Amino acid sequence: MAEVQEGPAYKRLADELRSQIASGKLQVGAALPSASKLVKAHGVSTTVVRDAIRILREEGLVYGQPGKAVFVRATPAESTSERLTLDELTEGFERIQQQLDTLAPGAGRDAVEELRVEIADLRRSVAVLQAQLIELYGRVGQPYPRDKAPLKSDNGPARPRRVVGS
Amino acid sequence: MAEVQEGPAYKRLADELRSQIASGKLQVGAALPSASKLVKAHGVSTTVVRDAIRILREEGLVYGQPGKAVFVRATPAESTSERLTLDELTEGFERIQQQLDTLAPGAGRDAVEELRVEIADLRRSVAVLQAQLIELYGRVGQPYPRDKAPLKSDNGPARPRRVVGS
DNA sequence: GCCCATTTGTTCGTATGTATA
DNA sequence: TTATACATACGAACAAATGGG
Repeated sequence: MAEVQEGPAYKRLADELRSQIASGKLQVGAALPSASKLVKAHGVSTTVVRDAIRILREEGLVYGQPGKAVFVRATPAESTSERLTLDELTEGFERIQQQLDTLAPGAGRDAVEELRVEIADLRRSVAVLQAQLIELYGRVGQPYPRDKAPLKSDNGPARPRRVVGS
Repeated sequence: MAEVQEGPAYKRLADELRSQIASGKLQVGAALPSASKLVKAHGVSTTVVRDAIRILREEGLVYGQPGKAVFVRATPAESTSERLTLDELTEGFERIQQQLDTLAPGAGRDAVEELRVEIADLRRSVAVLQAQLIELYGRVGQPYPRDKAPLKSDNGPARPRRVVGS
């Protein structure tokens, strides 16, 4: 397996980093090599590194902290094994709604802080959902629709999809 | 003074284009202005345009055809609300945002502002997940598994299914 | 069939702002 | 203060696809 793999460089880099996370070479909580190091190590531009990190972040696998580093948040296996979070999302949303009700103008920072924790939790749930989605795509045969086909005949059918009235 | 709207330029451009799609100014099937035209029209760099288009593509709103153009694939309404449970969450996030608006002067404004940004981000994520889920399940012909077996150590159902009745 | 301009998608290099240490 | 790091932004270039001449 010597020659050039197929696909854009940023996808290949994302695949490689994802594999390293899955294999444990990059453990959860650990920091990825800095962007400049990745540029040197892989002989690519900042754009390639940037897009690769972006993919992983959108998959919920890593998160960046300005001034510090990009850290591993979870492995793909962990994400997919954490189970369906749609109901958890709903529950979390309801908790926020309730806390917001009790957050009267006089209420101080404690309530706001609690709210922030809840939102962080929700964000994680979204990330998990995303990871599950990725696995689902793989199971159906297609990788992940970053480069998406039209999937729709050219003629806009103008399906007036009546939706929930506001 | 009186300039910076708030947030990165590429997100603002994505928001503007999304609004134009929603309002019908950019209809389904129509082509977006070319990247170079968007650069000139908005006075931004190619990077900003690129990232904005990328967001819309990941939301399932547009798709690009090299050599031709980027075409509108669906409206946010079509892509976002299509009888899925997630659309209730989307509406919920909107309500929370409104409540945060009316709540601002009371408690620490910075904290509240931060929360608002977080929620906006969450909403975007949910929108992306919705579009992808809809497309995926439509492709395999399966209905979306709303009620899934727990399989977690969570035996306690007691799940208040409703989402914040209005 | 062949050139050529346009467009998307990708890649390169650099610069700036802000956060961390 | 200095140095590093992420996130964003700028400008330029190239390949591949499309379509017109």
